[in-house]
Order: sequence, then structure tokens, then C-alpha cells
Amino acid sequence: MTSPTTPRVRFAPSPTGYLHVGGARTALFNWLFARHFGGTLILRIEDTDFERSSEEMVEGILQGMRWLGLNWDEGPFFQSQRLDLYRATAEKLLASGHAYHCFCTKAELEQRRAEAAAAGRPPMYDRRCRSIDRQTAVSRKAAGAPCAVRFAVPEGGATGFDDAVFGRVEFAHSEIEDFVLLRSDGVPTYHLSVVADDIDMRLTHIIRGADHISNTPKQVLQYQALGATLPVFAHVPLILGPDKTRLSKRHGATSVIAYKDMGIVPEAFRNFLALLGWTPGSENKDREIFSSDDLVQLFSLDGISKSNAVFNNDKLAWFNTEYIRAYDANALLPLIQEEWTALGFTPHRSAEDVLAAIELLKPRARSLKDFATTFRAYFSDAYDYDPAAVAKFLKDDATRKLLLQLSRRYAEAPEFSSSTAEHVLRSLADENGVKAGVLINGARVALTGQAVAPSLFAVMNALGKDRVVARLAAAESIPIPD
RNA sequence: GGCGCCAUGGUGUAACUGGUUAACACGCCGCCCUCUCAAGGCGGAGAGUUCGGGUUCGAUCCCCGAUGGCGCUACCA
Repeated sequence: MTSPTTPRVRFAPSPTGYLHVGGARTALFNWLFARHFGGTLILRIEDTDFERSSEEMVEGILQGMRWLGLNWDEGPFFQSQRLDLYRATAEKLLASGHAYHCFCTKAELEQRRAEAAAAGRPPMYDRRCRSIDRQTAVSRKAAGAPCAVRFAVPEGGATGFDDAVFGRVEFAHSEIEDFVLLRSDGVPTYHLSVVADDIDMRLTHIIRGADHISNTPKQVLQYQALGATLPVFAHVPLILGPDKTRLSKRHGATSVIAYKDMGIVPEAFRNFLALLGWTPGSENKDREIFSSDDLVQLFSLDGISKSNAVFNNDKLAWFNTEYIRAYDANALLPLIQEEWTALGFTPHRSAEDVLAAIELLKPRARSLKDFATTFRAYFSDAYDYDPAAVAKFLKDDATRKLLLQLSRRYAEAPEFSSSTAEHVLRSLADENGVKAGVLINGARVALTGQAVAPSLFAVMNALGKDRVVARLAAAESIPIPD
């Protein structure tokens, strides 16, 4: 037996230009697993499909991982730069008789597939090139005949593996076709490059999407042919859209960065994602909020569920409010600033006032976006009045007149605080036989432009005397929507 | 079509190796609080565990079948 080794895992996306939700969850699980055991996470870019890959395309993936706080220990490695390894591996398989040259052209294959389908036969490769003996194959190749390399799947029996999530899974060899390892242009297919790399990188656990379950026997066969020890496979169920079909653009955002752009806080997204297809055990069943450290400590392959999970935006939104609320105002500020600059908004208040306003508002924010949209009036004097709010609370001329009076009283008052502000307002209402609520609601719209805000006197306190006086005085000139 | 996997309220999940009024969270509804809206507090509706057979004194849990969903079925990954 070998000495106990720390796990080595990998996240191996293909470079599509962005990190999608499913990939992010796979990355997260690998990261949690590695961190839990003090292991190593390797980032590997599977870019053997040159048509669709370029080095720039990886930036989106890195960006997504950084946003989620997922760091890696080795890489990124690019498969496009490791071609020699794959060719050598194919050569080994060829030499040991586990693989053979195939001279069938793509067109021929397609035609035979069509015929098979028409005849109701399974559209598998008919293995005709398998009978060409090695000598003639080599000379045909040397003569310039283009050929691919296929794996020779054993005739009878079955190949299986013990999945850490799904348990024993087996496939009959009759169901596995002689898959291509090396294309005729010498570029490896996924089936070859994953195995060659996973062996070369000494990975101990393969944690990846369940869509790879059916591919796994093809890989197991190669491990065996190569005499390599099998890693532990752990397939993670897929993430589905609300209609229970695989999550795609149709369902809205699939890119992780799109959620950042929606004003989601990374901790919220990570927490949400972690709980999609995994539970930290029944001891923690009444808890939903887990810090990064909690997740690392609690993570285990045992908690991974076998059934696919539906991505639920409402739940994500809930996590987001929880996290925004729990954030320290100082820590929230840079995230909010990003929103501001994105919208070309500049706050006109002192750093201290900005922080105080954030403190006041964060318990009611649904998204970081709120700070740059509906909460503008707390950070700048340039804000808009929501027409619906004006129509609801500020259309009455008498109310506007009273707000003007209120403004004067505040201006004349010796001191200004939440409690004195409230006292002054209620007295004015009493004197005029008006309900305090009328003035309160009107003042809220005048001060914030919104019908919805924190407690009015807390708002006044956050705004300060001068702004309150000025904005109330301006109430009269707020346009009334038709 | 073939092969594989999965199946607990609308959603995410609990329910120790078969014995629970099937639990929690999101969402939804109502009430309280109240200056608005959230939040918060309280309460409620919503699944008898996809369906049908077994095994068992007893099945969400074990077995078989059906149905449904998903995945794979490329010289894509």
C-alpha cells in the first residue's frame, strides 16, 4: 500500500468564454473537497477543440472563479499545449494492442450511421478497421493515408466503476463503441486527453458533472489498458432550469458573471450553489447560511445528492438579502462603488455619511443594484422622484404647503435629531388637524423620491438637517404626473 | 430507438442500519407590528413520499414492474 496521500482534484472546463452555473458548482465542489482535506486543486483548460477555443476565452472562466473566491493550486494548464503527451499515450495504446488505426473517412462513417439508423440498428462504429493487421496499417499510414486511432473495446463482458455518489455503475462492452482517441489530424479527443492528463497529473478524485457518467467506462478501459490506478469518480447531479430541462440561456443567465452583474454578492451565490445538490448532513439540516469556512469544514462527497436540482432564483435572492444585511458597511462599500461606477453615478456625500447610509439601507436591499438605483437619494442630491410615489403621497397641494412649513420649522429648530424631528412633525400635523402619516408619507417622497424607505426619522437623521430642510422646501416644485 | 442514471409539497433538502402527526428553508396566504415597504414575530395552506405490485407485524426507506425526467449515444467536451 502507498502512504496516505492528500487528494488531488481538478476543475477542467472547456473555454467557452464564461463560467456557467453548472461549471461553477463543479468547480466549487472540487475546491471545497480540496480545501477540506488540504489537497490540491488543479485548473486545466480543455481546449482540444481548436475551432471553438482560444486563449482569450479562458479569461471569462478565471474571472468567474475569482469572483466566487475559488483559487487553484496548479495551472491553468492548457491541453492544447500538451499534445505530445496525448500522442505518446495513443502510441502506447497502439503498441499494446489496445488501439488501432482507422482509415474510415468522416463521410463514410456518417453514411453508415445513417444506414444503420434507417435499418433500425444501433449507429455504432462497425469496427471494420480493427481487422487490418498492424503491419499494413502502419504502411498505409506511412504512405500518407489519413487515419484516426480508435480504442479497441473488449468484445464481451462489461466495465464498471464504483462512483462515490451513485454507487456501482456498469456498462456492457457491447454498448461501448470503439471510440476515437486521436483524430486523423493528430489532435486528441476528449476521451484520450482527459485520461492522459488525469493520470499524468496524479489525480485521486474526479469530481464532475453527471453528464459524464456514460463516458466513464471508456476512461476506465483506458486506465486499465495503461496499467494506471483508477481515481475515485464522484459524479455530481446536474442543475436544471425551472422547467426541469438542463439549464441554458433560455432560462436566463447561465454565466456566473451575469449574477455578479445582477448585484448578487459572491458569498450568497456560493452558499446557494453549494446547497444545490449537496447537504451538510442532517445535524445541520435547520441551517442554510454557511460561510466559506463552514462549507470547507463540512464538505463531504457523502452529502452529494443523486437527483438533479432546479435552480431557484427566489432562493438565490433570499441568500443575497441575507448576505448583504450581514455585510459590514465598510466591506460592502467597494462592491457598491462598482455598481456606481458602472452606472456613472458619483456620490456627493462624505465618506462617513455614505457609510451611515449604507448601514441604514443594507437590511432592506435585495441586490447591490438597489444602492445605485432606488437608494440614490441617500448618496447624492441628484435623484429622481418616482412618479407613482408622488401620485400616491404628494399630489395634494395642502400637503406640499405643510411640508414647506415643516422645512421652515426644522430650519429654525435649535437642534436636529430623529426624536426632535419627529416631535416637530407631529406637532405641525396636530396644529393643522392632519394625520401625521400624511406628512410622514409626503416627506418620505420629498426626501427620497420613493414611496418605500426606512423609517422616516432615521432617514432624516441620515440625511442631516440641511438636506432635509432643502428637500422639503423643494417639495412644492416636484412635478405631478398626469 | 438503445444504454445508463434519477424520482419526498411549486423549489432546495431532512427523516440513524424499515416503526415520525413526514421535518427545515425559499416561495405563497393571513394576522401582529407600523409612517411606507421590507425585515421581524405568530399562524396557515401545500407532499402521505410518481404509480402498481410484492417482502414484512409494519415501508419514504428493501425487491420487481410501469411511468416520467435527465444524461450518453460525434474524428464536441
